[in-house]
Amino acid sequence: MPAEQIDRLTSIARRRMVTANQYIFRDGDEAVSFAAILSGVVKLIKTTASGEQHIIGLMYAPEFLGHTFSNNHRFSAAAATEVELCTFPRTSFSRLLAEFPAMERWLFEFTARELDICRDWTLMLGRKSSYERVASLLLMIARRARYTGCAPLPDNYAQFELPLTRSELADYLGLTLETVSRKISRLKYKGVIELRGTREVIVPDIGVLSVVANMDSCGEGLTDRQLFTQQS
Amino acid sequence: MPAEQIDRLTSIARRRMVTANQYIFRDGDEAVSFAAILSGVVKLIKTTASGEQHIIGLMYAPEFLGHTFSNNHRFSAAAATEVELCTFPRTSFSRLLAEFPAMERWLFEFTARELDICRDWTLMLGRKSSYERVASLLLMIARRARYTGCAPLPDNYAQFELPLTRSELADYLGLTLETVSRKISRLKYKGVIELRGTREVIVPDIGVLSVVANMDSCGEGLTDRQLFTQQS
DNA sequence: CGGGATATTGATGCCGTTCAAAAACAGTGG
DNA sequence: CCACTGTTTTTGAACGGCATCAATATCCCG
Repeated sequence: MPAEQIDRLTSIARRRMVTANQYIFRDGDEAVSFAAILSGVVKLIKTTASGEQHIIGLMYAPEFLGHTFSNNHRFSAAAATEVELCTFPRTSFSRLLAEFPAMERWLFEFTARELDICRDWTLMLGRKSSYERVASLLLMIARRARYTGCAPLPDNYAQFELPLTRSELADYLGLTLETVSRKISRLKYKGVIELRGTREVIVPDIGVLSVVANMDSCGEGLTDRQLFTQQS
Repeated sequence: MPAEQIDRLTSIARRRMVTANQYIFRDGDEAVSFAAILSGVVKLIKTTASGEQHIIGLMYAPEFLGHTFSNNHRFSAAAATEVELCTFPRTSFSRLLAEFPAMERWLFEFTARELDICRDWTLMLGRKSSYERVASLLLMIARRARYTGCAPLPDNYAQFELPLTRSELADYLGLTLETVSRKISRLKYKGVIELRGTREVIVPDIGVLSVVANMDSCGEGLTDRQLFTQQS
């Protein structure tokens, strides 16, 4: 990015810290600013017609929050962990975009990628079993943690703190918290993951996790009843 | 849109007709062209790692097909009905975009809206019951049919031909074709929809359909067994 | 009318939910 | 450090919705 753009950006930027579980903006609010995530994890939350709230996405650094076009937010954003933001007043930011087409184009690409990710997720939610869904979500978090984590990690190994509670994981996946808990227990029993306490997750081999996430080999020849008298 | 842009666009445009069930492009193909849908309905189809194909979206006129950035398609597109396309060679089209920022911006907005729609759909698939899902899909198709249909329709009334088979509807919704069939039967029994033959759907009151689609009032006081000995 | 594809209907079983209880965890004050 | 309390997580048992397997019925088109 050319120096001039960076200068102009920093001239309108403001740093903002948000503590865990605090809202950044709410569904329906006027979109007064645009923000880049510098560190931490942000939950995207949608409020349905009937008033329930549901998690529809997670955003990590270095991604963006906010709509470029519509004047109101279409979902809420809340900090899942402590979050460090870099915010830009929306009007000034729009002006910059108009001035630097390359920047707008970059944002466009970012949005297009988001759309691809969302479509993949749709596919996932539609067809996968609960076991695969939990594995898929852990896989996604593990992969993103590898990028944002500072420690150089050996290949195929991941270790991270879950930014969500069981209840939130369940909500994201369209399951109940009990089911999520059972599937996590099963992943642990199978050796796919290890747990330190209840939030710290270790994935010894990401390849194994991704196999579990994609295919339907949950039972591996044995029915659940044969293993545990518990559902797969 | 200024006359110059339109001229330039038409100068590189080519008309293309596609018969029902014919592919327009395939997942992984090099993206050689960009297309506007002039009439008809297009299915977006994703191929999973395990090779199954699944419908992930429907596109109506006057929407767009094709990626502006990535060089390969991330999903397949096939005609659901007879489709009339207006195609543009991708390289010339990209050049035009660079030349007319307003056009690029318009496409950007379109993509952002697509993302919103996709997120709503994700929410839907995650939590709604089969009955609500079928109702939601019919509602979406009914609403879009109202726009594209030429006949001036009285408020709250819709009539349209389903562009998908039961099996395709089921695939889109992450259900089985049997379940979809049952739910459609139930919608008919409840008077929410009427059927002429098997594809032609009449929605006497779209408001009623949207109520069914959003809330969980499927039983309306009676369990299914009490009604039919059939599932909700 | 006939035959293949598509759609409806039926019966049964499994997966995820629901309701319920116990266990692990985190925070607080003694 | 430990007892105490509220919250989060795990585990258990039973129920219900959707899938699966199977049989009919209907549509479409020559």
